[in-house]
Amino acid sequence: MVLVQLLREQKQKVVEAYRKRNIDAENIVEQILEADDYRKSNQAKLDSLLNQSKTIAKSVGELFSQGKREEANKLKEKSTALKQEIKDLQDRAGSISTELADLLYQLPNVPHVLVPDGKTDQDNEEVFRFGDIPEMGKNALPHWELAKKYNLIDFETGVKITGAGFPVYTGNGARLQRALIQFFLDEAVKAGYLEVQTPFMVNEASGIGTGQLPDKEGQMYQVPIDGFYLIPTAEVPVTNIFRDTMLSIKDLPVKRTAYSPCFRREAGSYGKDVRGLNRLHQFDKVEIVQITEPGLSYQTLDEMLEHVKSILTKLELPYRIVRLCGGDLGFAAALTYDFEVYSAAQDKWLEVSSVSNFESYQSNRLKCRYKNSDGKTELVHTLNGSALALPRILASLLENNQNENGISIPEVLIPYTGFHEIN
RNA sequence: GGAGAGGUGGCUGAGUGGCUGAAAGCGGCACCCUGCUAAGGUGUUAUACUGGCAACGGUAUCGAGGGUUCGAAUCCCUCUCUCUCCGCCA
Repeated sequence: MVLVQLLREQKQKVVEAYRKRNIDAENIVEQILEADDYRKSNQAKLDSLLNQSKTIAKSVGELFSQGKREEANKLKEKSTALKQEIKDLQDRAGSISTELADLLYQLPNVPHVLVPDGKTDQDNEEVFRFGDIPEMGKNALPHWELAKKYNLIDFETGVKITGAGFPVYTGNGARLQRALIQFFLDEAVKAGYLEVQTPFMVNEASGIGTGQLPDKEGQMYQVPIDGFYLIPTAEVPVTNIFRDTMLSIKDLPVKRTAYSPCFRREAGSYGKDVRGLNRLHQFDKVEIVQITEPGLSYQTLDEMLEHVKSILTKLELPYRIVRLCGGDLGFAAALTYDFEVYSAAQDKWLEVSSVSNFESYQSNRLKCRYKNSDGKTELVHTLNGSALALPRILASLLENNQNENGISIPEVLIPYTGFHEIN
């Protein structure tokens, strides 16, 4: 969450920045500052009463040990009189801090200066493009038909087993998927990320730490009997490794990568955008996460972009990078770049990666800090990105590489698949 | 799932109602001393919120939450986690 201190010191600037998200934050910021002031003054009163009560209690003890029972009893009464007042102030302190937290949870991250104005993904700003858009003949098939033709994916059986959005990959389809995972992990490890395998279910505290909770529980599958949530991305367990930790400067940057299945309820989506692999309830992804000193996080963001670029280039897929506009920017992010690959038969761009800098928004919730070079405790910056999400990569691989004989596999994947063509 | 034991500062570990934010040891840091295999001495060493220019204060925190009491690490209740044994099991 946003630091109250920042709101206090740079209120106008922050409110101005929020306009990029098309929200007028003036009111809520004001409420937060008021609540925080109230919290402080309430706490000051409480502290002084507690101080009195403690002092009295101490004296009572001394009087008893000196055998002055009557005086002691008199003092006891005095302390008893304070009790109710203390309790009231404590109750109030509790409700104020809940109220303050509720307000802070409503406030998304402050957008970075580079974030363009805009409302929808139409307003995102293209900043880079690689590769030529392939010219496909009229006979080009969309990936769901290719998947059927070559027995790569069985959508119907997935529906039977679970429901729509849970495909069954078979034969070379399964093999190709596994090859991609392996390839992505190898690339990440080569780039200095430590591979980790984490739980695929998380508890509530972890959901809050990375910002999925308390607002967006509807987007996650839940296991109510145990109070767990299926992860929507490996970002959640991987980042939460560092919840409530104090890092040393020599630990930084922390670089982690993880493969995981991702589970998303994605309520309300429909139509041709969800056909085939375009939008699933369960899909695979390799995620990269970095934790850095605040001064270096944007440099790190660039490094992560370069990493994703190199993977897509090796896969020989045409792609572009867009900078998300304020309206499209995720709740916890300060700046996000999406990677979109071109899917030839569908004739559209598909998002395959989202790389974000969360600055201290997550670390503030996570209580992930480090001691800086002056020995002062400071919140770290967290970043993460997909490298990459599988299904749409698969979709565009199938579509872009189809020919009369079958589907050719990019050079770099052949050692992983063991075959160079699907037919 | 059943039974039992236990969660104290970076670590080990004392502490069963007040003088304990917490002994002692280890580790860390600072200074001092000493040229024989690096040891000794002294001091210091938690976090958060908060007041103050500062010096220096206040409050909270001994797994979490509630309760008893003038006063709780210490007593009571609930929850949670860890360990041991049994059961089950990839």
